[in-house]
Amino acid sequence: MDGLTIQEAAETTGWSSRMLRYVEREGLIAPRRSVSGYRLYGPEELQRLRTLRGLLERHGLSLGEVGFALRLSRDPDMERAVELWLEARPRRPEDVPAKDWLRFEQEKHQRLLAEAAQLTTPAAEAATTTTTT
Amino acid sequence: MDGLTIQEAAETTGWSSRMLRYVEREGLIAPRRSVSGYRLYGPEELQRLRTLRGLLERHGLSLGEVGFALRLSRDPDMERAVELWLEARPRRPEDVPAKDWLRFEQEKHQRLLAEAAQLTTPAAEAATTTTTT
DNA sequence: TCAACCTTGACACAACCGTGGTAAGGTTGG
DNA sequence: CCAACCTTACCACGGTTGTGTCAAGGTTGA
Repeated sequence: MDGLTIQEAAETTGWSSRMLRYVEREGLIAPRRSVSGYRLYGPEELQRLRTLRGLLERHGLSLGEVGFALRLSRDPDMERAVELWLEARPRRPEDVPAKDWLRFEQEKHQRLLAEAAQLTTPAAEAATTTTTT
Repeated sequence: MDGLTIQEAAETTGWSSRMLRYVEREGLIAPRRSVSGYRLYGPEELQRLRTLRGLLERHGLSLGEVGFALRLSRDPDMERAVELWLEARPRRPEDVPAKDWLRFEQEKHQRLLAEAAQLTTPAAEAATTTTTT
C-alpha cells in the first residue's frame, strides 16, 4: 500500500485530518483510494497541500474561495459570464481603444503561461517530498 | 439631480435598497453621490444591477463570490498565484506535451476575448435601460 | 415648514462555513 | 486476535453572509 494515510499526510502537511477531508470535499485535493477505501496521499498531493497552505496564507484566501476559483476554471461558461460582467465596468470605451486592450490581455496571459511553464518543471514536485522513500 | 435615488433604483432593479448598499460594500456597484451624499444611480448602474441579478441566478453564484472574482481581477498577483496552483493539478506531463497544452490555453483565451469584444458593443448598455428619458 | 426621502450605524436572525469531536463500523498488520 | 488505524455520518459551535428593521439625524421639494 504505497502512499501516506490521512493521518500521516496530516502530520507532514500541517493540516488536520479533518481538514484534509474538507479540502477534498471542496474539490481541491482528492487523493486516490485503496481498494478498501482508504485515502492514499502521494508526493504530488502532499506538495499541493503544502503549497495550498502557503497560497491561503500569503493572499488571505479561504478554502471556499480557492474552491470557487476551481469551479470557475472548470466551468468556462460561468467563467466567461463572470468575466464579462466584470469587464463591463463603467469605463468609457474611448479611453482605451478595444484593440489595445485586447492585445494587453493576450500579453498578460502569455506572460502568465510562460511563468507557469517555468514553475511546472516536472521533477520539482516529487523531489521536495520528505517521505518519498 | 439626475439619476435615480436608491429607492427608485431598488424598484426598477428588483433589489432592496438594503441590498443595494450591500452590493456597494462588496465593491460591485458604487453609484456616484450627490453633493449631499445621496446615491445616484445612472443607466449604467441600473443595467449592471439587472445583469448582476441574472448572473447570480443563472449560475447559482453569491455576491461574495462575484466580489471575490472582482478582487481576483484587480489583484493580478493573487490571480496568478491561484491560477498557478490550479494549473498544477496532478496530470502526467507526458499525457499532454506542454507545447500543445500551452497552445490550447492561448486559443481558449482568444476565443473568450473574441466573444467579449463582440458582446461589449458600446451602445448596448445604455439602450436597454428603461429610464433613459 | 413638513412629509418623505436620504445617510450611517446598530441589532437581529436564519443559513452556511470552518473546524473539532464522537459514534458505529470496516481494515490492517504484527 | 487486537490495537490502531481508516471510513462515513452526525452534533456542536463561534464566525460570516444575506437580509430585514429600527434609530438618529440631514436633504429635498411643494
